[in-house]
Amino acid sequence: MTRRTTGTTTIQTVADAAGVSIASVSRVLNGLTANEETIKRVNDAVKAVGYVPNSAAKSLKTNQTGQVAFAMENIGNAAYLAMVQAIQPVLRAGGYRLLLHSTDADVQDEIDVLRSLGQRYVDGLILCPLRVTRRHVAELKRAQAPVVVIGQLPKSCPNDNVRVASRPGVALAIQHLADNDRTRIALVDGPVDTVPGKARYAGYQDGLKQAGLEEDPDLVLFADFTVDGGAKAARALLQQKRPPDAIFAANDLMALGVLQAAREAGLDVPGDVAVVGMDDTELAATAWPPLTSVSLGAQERGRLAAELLLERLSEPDRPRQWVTVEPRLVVRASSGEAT
Amino acid sequence: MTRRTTGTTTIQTVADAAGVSIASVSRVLNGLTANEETIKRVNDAVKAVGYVPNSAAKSLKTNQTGQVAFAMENIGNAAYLAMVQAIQPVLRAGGYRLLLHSTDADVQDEIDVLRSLGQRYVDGLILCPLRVTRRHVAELKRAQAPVVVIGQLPKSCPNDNVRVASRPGVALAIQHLADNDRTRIALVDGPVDTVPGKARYAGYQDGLKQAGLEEDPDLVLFADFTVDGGAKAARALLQQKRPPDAIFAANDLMALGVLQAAREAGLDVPGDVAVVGMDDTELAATAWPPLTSVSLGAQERGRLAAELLLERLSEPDRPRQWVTVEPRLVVRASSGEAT
DNA sequence: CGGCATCCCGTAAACGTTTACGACTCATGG
DNA sequence: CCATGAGTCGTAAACGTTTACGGGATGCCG
Repeated sequence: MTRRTTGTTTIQTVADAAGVSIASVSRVLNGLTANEETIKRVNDAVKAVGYVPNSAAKSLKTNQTGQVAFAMENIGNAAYLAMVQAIQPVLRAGGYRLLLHSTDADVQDEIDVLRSLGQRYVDGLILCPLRVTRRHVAELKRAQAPVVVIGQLPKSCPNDNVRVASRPGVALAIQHLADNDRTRIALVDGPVDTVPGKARYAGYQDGLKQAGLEEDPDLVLFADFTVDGGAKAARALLQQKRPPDAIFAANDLMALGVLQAAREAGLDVPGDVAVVGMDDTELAATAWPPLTSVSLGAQERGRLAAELLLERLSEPDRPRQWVTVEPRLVVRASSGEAT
Repeated sequence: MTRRTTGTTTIQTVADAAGVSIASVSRVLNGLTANEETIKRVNDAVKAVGYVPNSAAKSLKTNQTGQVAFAMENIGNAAYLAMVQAIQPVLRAGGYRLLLHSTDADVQDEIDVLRSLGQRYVDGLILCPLRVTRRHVAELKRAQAPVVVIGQLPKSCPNDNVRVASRPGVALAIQHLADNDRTRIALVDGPVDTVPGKARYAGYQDGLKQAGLEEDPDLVLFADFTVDGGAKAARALLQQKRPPDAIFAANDLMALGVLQAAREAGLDVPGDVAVVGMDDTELAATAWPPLTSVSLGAQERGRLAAELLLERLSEPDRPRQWVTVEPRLVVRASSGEAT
């Protein structure tokens, strides 16, 4: 005896309309073995009653959601945005939907996301943490779903990982400035207690050393990763008695702030002071003068992370993958010749 | 007799550990009536076994997913990005997760998203369509979940709606240019077969009329909403025998392209030609010269749409809401005095 | 004609929750 | 002492799928 059909159209509705059992409907829908005749009747019935499978029920049985989450600090940041843009098409091609988590750089929030994987509302997670604490590591180890981490990661973490060598990337920029005869090269860095902030400072020191330049503590300032942060820092730098002839900003946003401060001070870029940014976002190309910037391959990292995740999902026991993306210096007008 | 506990920790695991029935566990977890003693034992058990409720099972019973989707053309567009940034915190505060759909301006994709609401993987949808076809209307009417539409919508659609009067917004800009003694004001519009494209053209005509200027067909070009599109169109405009002394671009991206073309042609902005953009994105403020732009309140629209959706979700039968956001002219240097 | 393999299909159980219903305890009041 | 009601709790059904299992046709071969 067939179950009574309720208000919502379920697989049972289809079964009744096609005159077959719900098992047959399910089989046809999932492309399993079935008679030509039944296939046709089921497909017709599906159309006729306008059936759409309920994803919650499907998830409950199959333990798969067809969803993947991406957690980052703030999607307003162009670097993360580039990642999202790269991640989306890969996931979609793999039949997954994309969920977004903005953590606002709140460590607790990142941890919560990791914890909530136990709810099984996603099949996997791409996580892009600003800093990796001991709690991160602990949660990563016991995560209930595959997690791909974008960024530096301790070797003890069992997760797939995509990283970029930002430190040599900074050095690349410093070297480039030195090659153009800049000798007082300043650094406008982000917060020093973040992983990127630390790496950039180290790269700055590397670059100076390679170029045979001395580090001048007056030329290193820390701000936050915003236009205003960059502008404030640059104003301070440019007012010094011995101002820099080049400024490397840890971020395109900050570099824009630097450009702004230079204009205010009546300085020509690159004539009086060269400026180089980092991330090579859309902003760099459209700035004036067009901004030389170190590309950290955000798009590429996003794409790779998504691909790694999909591969892991289809093959859970494969060995852990680590991928490194190479930084690339994109030279534009802002780092041209001095006058 | 209690059911055998399987590998995964379910509500049954908790029940066994606490020595109560699964019904009691569920009641405690959902804050329903229960004895102090039981509450404590359940909570302890939850901690002890590390229980996290399975969201698929919950969804299946309650018919709620705790998820909301936002579908737009392409998150790379700063206007949509601003919406996402505004939507996210509202949803999160309401306890919802955010799902992202990039439709790439593919009408079929938008329709598919609407259709897929039948799968019930989200409780509601915020849709930001580029154009609204007859099929859109049809699907909107039979949508299986509440949909809030951002953008122009026929009155026949039963959906909540947030719109912006972009047409008077454009007129505002034209008026502003005319007030500054510009007489040959060009329009670089987006595709004319899109809703925004049409509205901007109409607003352009309105503005000219208000200012007592004649429309010159040579001064109206259509391109796509990109930097390159704007640059190409501007090059064509500036090479004419009677070039414009002002250019309104339908979009900040296109306006950046216009700025670029003006620089290539050795023209001063705003001395030789004034430029005004639209959307007032981050790009406008950081451009050089800083770009005058018409704000269409993307953030505000996003926030309002999210709020409308949450209200609709908690009160499904409330009357349909229509909200209009007022455009605002943000004057910066690019539309200053002519020389 | 019997035995056996093959092909389809239907029955029913299971996934992990929520919740209606009824049962039980205990206190209260007539 | 019984009836009533309030406060808790457990049993079991239900949500809409997928899938293991077995049974009924059918065809083929010995």
